[in-house]
Amino acid sequence: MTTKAPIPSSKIDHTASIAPQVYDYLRARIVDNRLPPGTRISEAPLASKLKISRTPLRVALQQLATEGLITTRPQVGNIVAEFDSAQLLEAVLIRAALESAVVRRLANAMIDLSSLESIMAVQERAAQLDDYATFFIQDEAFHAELARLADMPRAWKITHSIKGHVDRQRYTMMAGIPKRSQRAFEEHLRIIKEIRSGSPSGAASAMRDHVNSVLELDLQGHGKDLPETYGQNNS
Amino acid sequence: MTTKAPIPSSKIDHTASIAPQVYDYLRARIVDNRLPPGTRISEAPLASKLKISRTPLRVALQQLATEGLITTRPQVGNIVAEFDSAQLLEAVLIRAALESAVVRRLANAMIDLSSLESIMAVQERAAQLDDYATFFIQDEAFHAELARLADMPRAWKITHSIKGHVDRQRYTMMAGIPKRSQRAFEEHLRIIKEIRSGSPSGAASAMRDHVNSVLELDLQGHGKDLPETYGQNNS
DNA sequence: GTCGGTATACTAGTATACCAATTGATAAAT
DNA sequence: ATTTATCAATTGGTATACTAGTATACCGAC
Repeated sequence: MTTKAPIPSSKIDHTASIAPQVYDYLRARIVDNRLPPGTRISEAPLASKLKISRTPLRVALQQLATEGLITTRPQVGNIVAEFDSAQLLEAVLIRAALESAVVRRLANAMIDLSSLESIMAVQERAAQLDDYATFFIQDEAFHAELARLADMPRAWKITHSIKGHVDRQRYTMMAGIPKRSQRAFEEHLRIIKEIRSGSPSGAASAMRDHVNSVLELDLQGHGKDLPETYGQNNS
Repeated sequence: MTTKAPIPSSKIDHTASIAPQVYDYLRARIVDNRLPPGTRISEAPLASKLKISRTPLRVALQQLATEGLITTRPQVGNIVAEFDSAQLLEAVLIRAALESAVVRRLANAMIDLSSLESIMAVQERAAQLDDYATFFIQDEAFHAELARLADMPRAWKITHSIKGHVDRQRYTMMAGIPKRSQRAFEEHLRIIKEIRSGSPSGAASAMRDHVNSVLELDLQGHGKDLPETYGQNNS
């Protein structure tokens, strides 16, 4: 980082497609709790803040709504969804079901997993340093690559879309839990080992345990820092 | 049916929310092959045909695109997706994974299934008459009710959204296969039995077999009746 | 103090008109 | 026959306006 990062005049690249950028923008802020549950996201103020029109913003909001990260109430507003333990449990169940199917398929077909090695190398370093932020990104890459190898792109799309709830939970919990990434790294190793040994049920079981581990976290202490609102109050 | 059905002047009820109606309208026509693969769906002509604006129509199209029933190519058009055996296989795998998790949960918790009885009664009649159209609707109700009982609404939403591919396949295949609904009815009975006996793995297995049965159908003979286009050609 | 009505402001859904950028096909030129 | 120029069609996005629910604060009657 010798050169300064380009200063985004409005965070939105108007030469690329806008809606996906806005989706990423909002999803990141919901997941990391900068937009805590209950926050209202009004279209007109946010559109003018981002210097875009309501149209692409609405596309992003509809996506977030189908994923359950916000709820859109007509004539009322878009509200960031509350933490909901039932919803979280269902998300974990769904993720476990889908990703178990993915690794089951990989184990059955004895797919070559060598493309995972570079990801695992970075993970190992991040785990040793307890660098959870880096590990978080590589964890996403790990699971995406598994789905890609299994030739199940749709399963990954669904997993990603439902992961929002899990990630938000994890984000508020992860702070202060040491060795968390180390453990996740070992779980990844176990999943790979089971796949390589050609054991579908073993791989599925390893994946289930891995996905379920987020449920062990306490359901208290929701982060309450850095609230940020779009609407009549803030701008 | 003593009174004539109300003649819809434009098929769209302008007193209700428009986008979901258009979604249902298009989905039904894609699934039953009135809009066969490759058909172009242009926004402007269809909007004027339905006497609505592009705005809600685009919402419906985006939904169909995320479900993979159409592909939207910017500056080209919306095209009804081709049949794709790999995509169908993945859809079945995903459905099997999700619905297995649902019945597993029901069996574990020994949930009361009495609310299924009225659905099963109608199914039995439809199966005896080999009335596949009615059975099709009740099949949907059956699976939806299972998810509802398991308290997994999101799993059902995902299942429904991915079911489009499966349903389309089924629709083009079902004609000329007698006793098909009879067999599906018996599979439903087996699923219920396994759940009631408190066997999660048995219920999951029964559901997997049930969902997989669509793959037994031949992958030839795509229906070629009643094409219908929106765009420059038709109107 | 409580209940009921009212005025007001805010919001998403929809409609309409328009422009930009790009694609694909057609026509023209070589 | 092949390349090039032209043109129509299409989605993505902008801008604006209107509609009809909804929330909220206020006021008055009792």
